[in-house]
Amino acid sequence: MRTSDKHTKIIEAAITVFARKGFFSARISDIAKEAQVADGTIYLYFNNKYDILISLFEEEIGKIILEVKLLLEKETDPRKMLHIFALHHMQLMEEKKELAEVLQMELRQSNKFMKEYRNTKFIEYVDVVSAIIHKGQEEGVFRKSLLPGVFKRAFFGALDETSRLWVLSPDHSYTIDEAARQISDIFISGIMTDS
Amino acid sequence: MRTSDKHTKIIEAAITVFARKGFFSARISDIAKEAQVADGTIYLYFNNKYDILISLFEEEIGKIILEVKLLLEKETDPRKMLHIFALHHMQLMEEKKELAEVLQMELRQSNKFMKEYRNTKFIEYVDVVSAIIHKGQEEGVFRKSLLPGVFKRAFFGALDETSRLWVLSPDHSYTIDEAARQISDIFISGIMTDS
DNA sequence: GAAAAATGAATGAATACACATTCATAAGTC
DNA sequence: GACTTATGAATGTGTATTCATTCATTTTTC
Repeated sequence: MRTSDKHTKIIEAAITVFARKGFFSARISDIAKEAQVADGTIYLYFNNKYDILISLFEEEIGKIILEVKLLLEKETDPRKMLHIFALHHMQLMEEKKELAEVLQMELRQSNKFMKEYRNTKFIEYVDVVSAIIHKGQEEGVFRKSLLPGVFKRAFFGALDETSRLWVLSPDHSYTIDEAARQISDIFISGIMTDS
Repeated sequence: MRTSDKHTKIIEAAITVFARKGFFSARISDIAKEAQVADGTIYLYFNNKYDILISLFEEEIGKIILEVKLLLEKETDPRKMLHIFALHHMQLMEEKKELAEVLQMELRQSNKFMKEYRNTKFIEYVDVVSAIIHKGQEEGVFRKSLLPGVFKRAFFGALDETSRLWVLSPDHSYTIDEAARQISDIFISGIMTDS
């Protein structure tokens, strides 16, 4: 048993501090204070500052993938599956705003300062979308001309940017659920008036 | 006249260095070396490291807005306008990979470490999209139920994420123009098989 | 079961180093 | 030779990381 689970406590503190200040501006002493732990204690659980960030990515994205795959198991209609993915992603970003900020900001530029680190977990997550598209094409529900590699990025990008700004901005003229619905509708049916 | 335009030389060097290392890992001495200028010279043209980044944002996004607005002037069909925006954005990211990386990575988290800085130029850019949607709704071409505030973010996010990964990854099974076409098609017509 | 010994988790002050910024000096320009 | 522009070594600050020490808990001994 991890004694009183300091590992988790530090990860959670790091999420809060990285969200507030960004990885580089965050000080180890900030994280230590937030976790109610001495600076040195952090080095009993992590090798260095980067290691905290990587552990955070792996563990948290791992959880997200498990969750969404579980939800998708119950559904077979590719259209509904896309909506489930959208809704789950957006709700998650809303529920865990701090985690959302860290993933959206730091994850993307992590390859800049950590040369060796390949974020396979993140790729695995986005590939859930391309699997849905592939299934839809097999079943003749989605156009065969769609490039799943383009679609997964476009769909993920749309969700991520929308939730990112929703979390940032204070005025909410629409709910997260509405936004998720709009986005999956746009992607599934387009935006033209029915004719 | 800015003497031999060192200002521009430094901005261009900064784009290269920030793209390679990210803002925080980039050293002033790296930028100076890239610009073939002494470290101290940079402080004759900019107040500090942050100031280089802000100037870079303002000047480069300013140029992009002018360009795309000029292109859009010639077109009145909102569907075609969306495609023009998409294509221009993607082509730009391809032509100026380094600038693309800096804008995509650093712009988004700039509000973290520069508390006071509000990026109005960026908002202005994305609002070009919501203006197109609004026009399309007025003309009855786009559904009235669309929320322009959601759409602009989703559309921009889709373009940005797709071009981001296209620039990053070495294998290109599709061209930038194909990707732009796919994305505007998806948004305009959806992904369902024609029935 | 009380006292002694061993353990290792936790601490936080001290260290070491990287790097943004300054400024005395030099080079260029008219 | 006065003024502008450029240089790059020196300075100072901030903070990641280390490590000698503390102390609560567990194990051993009688």
